[in-house]
Amino acid sequence: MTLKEIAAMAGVSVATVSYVLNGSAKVGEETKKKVEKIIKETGYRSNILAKSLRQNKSFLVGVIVEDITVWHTAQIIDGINEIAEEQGYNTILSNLRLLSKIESRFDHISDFQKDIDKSLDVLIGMQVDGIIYVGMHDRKVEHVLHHINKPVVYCYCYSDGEGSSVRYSNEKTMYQLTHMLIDNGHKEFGIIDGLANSEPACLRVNGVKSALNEVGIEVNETNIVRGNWTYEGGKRAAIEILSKENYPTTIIAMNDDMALGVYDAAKELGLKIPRDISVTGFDNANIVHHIAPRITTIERPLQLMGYRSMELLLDNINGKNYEDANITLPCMIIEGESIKKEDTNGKE
Amino acid sequence: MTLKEIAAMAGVSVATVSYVLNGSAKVGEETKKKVEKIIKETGYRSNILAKSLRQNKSFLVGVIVEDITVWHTAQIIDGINEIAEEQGYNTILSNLRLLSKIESRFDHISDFQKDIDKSLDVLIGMQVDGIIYVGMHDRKVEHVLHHINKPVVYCYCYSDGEGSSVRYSNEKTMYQLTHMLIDNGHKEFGIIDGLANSEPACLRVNGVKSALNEVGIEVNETNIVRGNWTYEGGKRAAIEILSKENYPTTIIAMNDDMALGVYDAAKELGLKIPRDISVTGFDNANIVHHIAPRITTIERPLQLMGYRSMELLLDNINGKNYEDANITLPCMIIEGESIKKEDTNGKE
DNA sequence: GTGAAAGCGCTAACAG
DNA sequence: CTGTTAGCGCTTTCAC
Repeated sequence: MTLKEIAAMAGVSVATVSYVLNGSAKVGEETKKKVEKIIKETGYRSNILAKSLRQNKSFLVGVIVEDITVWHTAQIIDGINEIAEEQGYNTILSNLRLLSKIESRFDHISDFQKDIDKSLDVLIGMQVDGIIYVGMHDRKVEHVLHHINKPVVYCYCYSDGEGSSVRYSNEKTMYQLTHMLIDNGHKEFGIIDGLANSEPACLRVNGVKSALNEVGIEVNETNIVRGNWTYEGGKRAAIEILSKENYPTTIIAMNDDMALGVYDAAKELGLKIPRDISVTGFDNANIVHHIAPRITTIERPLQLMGYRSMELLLDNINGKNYEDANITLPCMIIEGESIKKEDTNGKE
Repeated sequence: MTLKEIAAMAGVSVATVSYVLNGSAKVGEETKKKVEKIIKETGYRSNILAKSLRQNKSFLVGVIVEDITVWHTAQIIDGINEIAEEQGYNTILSNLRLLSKIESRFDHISDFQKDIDKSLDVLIGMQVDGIIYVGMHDRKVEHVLHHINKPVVYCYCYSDGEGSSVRYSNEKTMYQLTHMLIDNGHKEFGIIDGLANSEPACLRVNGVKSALNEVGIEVNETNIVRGNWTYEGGKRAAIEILSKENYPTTIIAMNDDMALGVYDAAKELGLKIPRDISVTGFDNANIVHHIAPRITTIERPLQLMGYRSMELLLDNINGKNYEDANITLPCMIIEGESIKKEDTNGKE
């Protein structure tokens, strides 16, 4: 079913049908009725390909995600979809599937570049109005998007010098969390760090340290142990820290998985949370709501990050803003029952 | 950058450039080299919109998902993407975002139909070659896809009479799990059911019952309690079952959340898993790997469901198969340490 | 081997 | 108010 056929059925020209469809010119009430009736009856749907081709505007945004099975990716896409729907844009998704690919050929980054180039060929070929690149880790991705002169926004990652970025705040969040702990009378801290080369881990630890510095608390370096982001690593690190004679009474883990490791370490060592030891995590993983006592943790603004990314992109597309912006959104502290509160915080 | 411009730069006709690009006719070696050089230099990317319009074939598949934030949706999309990539197809994603919408206007199903119709207008308008509809619950969805005469596959749901479907097996899986329990000497069962009107819950319970029937075990109806899919519900149900004088020694929960409820109920009642009570779940939620003893549970073949859906769709698109198929894929039993094994299963 | 030209379905001057 | 027509970028017959 095409415009031409509709026009023939209605006994008018294709232009008139187009006018009715788009309200782009004054059409007589009667003609309009007639055309609309036929459109409804036939279930006609305009060919967006032809329309976009003609108008040189697709109302299409390309979303490249490094891996859709990573938890945060779906949340971010959802945020993108929310505003896309509001503004009449559609998204074409390109899933690089890096997670499963990395397993088999870890060191061939160049292979992934080929995948990205292929994605880009498709997206640009589809005449997308702009591109959002969603990372699977919060890190710098450089020079991956070649030969584009369309607006680009990086989400959950960033790229120096090219395009805008939307991220969440690691350092400030941990700074605030640490101050909250300090305000509750906590004085002796252990830190369970992420992987050595992880930028977010580094920032989070910096946030903790800078809060502690402000109040003159020094963390013994032997109480900062890497847990490598995993449950097992967290448990091992916690045992190392808690086995000492004068172990710290508060352990700040850089994610929830490691915090759960602390839980089990504490159990094995006969320490009760939060009575003997306070613990905090990061991520607000689903699991934390199912474990008693609930972990005090950090929620990243994932859905909002998607929303803001798309907002930024659309502003750029529509010429409202040509400047690259680097947005860092605040996280939320989710209070559980895993930290000792001031009124009960005397030495027992 | 267009074909025409490339042609001008190379001093050949647009037809020749097209031939080089698609290998659709014999082109002189020298001409080919020249054209290819210019294509590479300019970073030319063919306009897929124009190509699809001309060929009346988009190599585009529409994926409508009821909600992308539901855990299984991302896995299924990943499976779809895997085979799409293999076969040179692209996907355009339409996220209905039902989860957040249902909160605000639960009873207006008609509103959602409007959303679906809008999605459909876009997808069909984009000239997709076929459509995959991914449900957020495993249930019947009827007459939601209007005015399409393209292949359709329903995934994680089904629709009587229209289109193919790909699902996982509820009944047979629970039948097998139950037999595994029986083989290990288990004789007294309690069941924690899902929601009353849930088809999967019903099928799962049927699977359990039919296995038990085969060996002549009857389940006391008072030992079948609804947990409504939630942790809290599961805990409540477990307390109800385990508080009896002669409580059953094996509890089959219809999902992992409820199974975790059983864990906490058991702890409160002073029962040890698996010594005093055996527990099984369903879903293989991430959380089960972080809780000791690991729950014996069921993994749904989510990624594969996506893969097979797309495979079915592409077969249909390419004329290899016009029959609607209804595929049910087997699940996998993930053995943990939450059930007592035969050799230790005597009464103590 | 290569090119000229028609046409996919649509929009947007322009004419009437 | 409505119709005619050029043309978006590409593929594909048909000629040469």
